[in-house]
Amino acid sequence: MDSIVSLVQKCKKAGLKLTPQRLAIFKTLDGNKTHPTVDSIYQSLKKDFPTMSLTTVYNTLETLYEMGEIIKLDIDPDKAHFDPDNKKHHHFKCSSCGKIVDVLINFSEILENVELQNSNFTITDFNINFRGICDFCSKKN
Amino acid sequence: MDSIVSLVQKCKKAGLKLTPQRLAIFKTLDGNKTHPTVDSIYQSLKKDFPTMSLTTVYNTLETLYEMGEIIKLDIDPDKAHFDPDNKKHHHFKCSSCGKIVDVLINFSEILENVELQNSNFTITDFNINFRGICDFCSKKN
DNA sequence: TTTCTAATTTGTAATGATTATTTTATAATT
DNA sequence: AATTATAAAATAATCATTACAAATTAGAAA
Ligand SMILES: [Mn+2]
Ligand SMILES: [Mn+2]
Ligand SMILES: [Zn+2]
Ligand SMILES: [Zn+2]
Repeated sequence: MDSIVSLVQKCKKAGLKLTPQRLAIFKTLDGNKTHPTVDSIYQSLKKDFPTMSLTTVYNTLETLYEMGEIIKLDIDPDKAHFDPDNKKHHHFKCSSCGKIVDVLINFSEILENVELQNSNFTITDFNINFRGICDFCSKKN
Repeated sequence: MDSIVSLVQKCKKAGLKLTPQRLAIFKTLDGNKTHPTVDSIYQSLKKDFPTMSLTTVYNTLETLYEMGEIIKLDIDPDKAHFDPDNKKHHHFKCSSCGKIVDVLINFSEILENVELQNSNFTITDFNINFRGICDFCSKKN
């Protein structure tokens, strides 16, 4: 996701209103490494915004997603997790505590391999989901 | 997934009853390359089994999943797709028609790379989800 | 500053996949 | 054939997500 100031510019250009709710969601996402869900963002905001609606969080995240500002993860089949980091990277989910962390290794050569050997479809994107036990959980046992 | 005969043996050993419904679901899965959903299996079976229950399909697939006989895909956030092929492979989903096809290239070296550079978690499994346009859809346009 | 209006927020209802529960039926054993 | 533990079926409950309609408001224009 862009910086808040750039994002504000983009919104103005796109005719999107800069509501307090939107700005609050932008700020919550900015630099957020926790891969939050709709509900976790909603919960964290309704302290400061008692009238905040879950629908607004859904709508704002969908808008940011369509703008390409944030990523939607498919690593958790139960609910969507969002990521303000839209640079190419992958994820690891701990089977024990459910935490999702970044895997920053570059696998761009994967695309080339697949494109070479599968000329029958055009790949536009890919993501890798890793699973296992995180550091914290393995130390507990 | 094992062959039907081996699967029948495993069930007997595990004390699982061989009901007509289960056998029908086994047969539907056997060699199935379509990555079916619970509902698609249910729809295809209720012709021959008018009393077939959606719950039975859910239960049987869950049982097979826990036995390690089938895989659950996370490539479609809307619903679970199942795969009787439990050999390591990956998937491609067409953004246009939604079809899910196999990507059979071996990426085992990925695990090694990640393990080397991320000693802070233990990876037990990973999968790659590719997206793009399939052969059929690209020829249509 | 005030007015206007399209965009947004909010509250609520609807949807759809999945899970839970309860009752009825049956596979497998004796 | 009788018994019993397991499974099937029907139904209800849950939960994330989407749809909708009414109330609000950011931003532009007067
Ligand atoms: Mn991330
Ligand atoms: Mn497959
Ligand atoms: Zn953990
Ligand atoms: Zn296609």
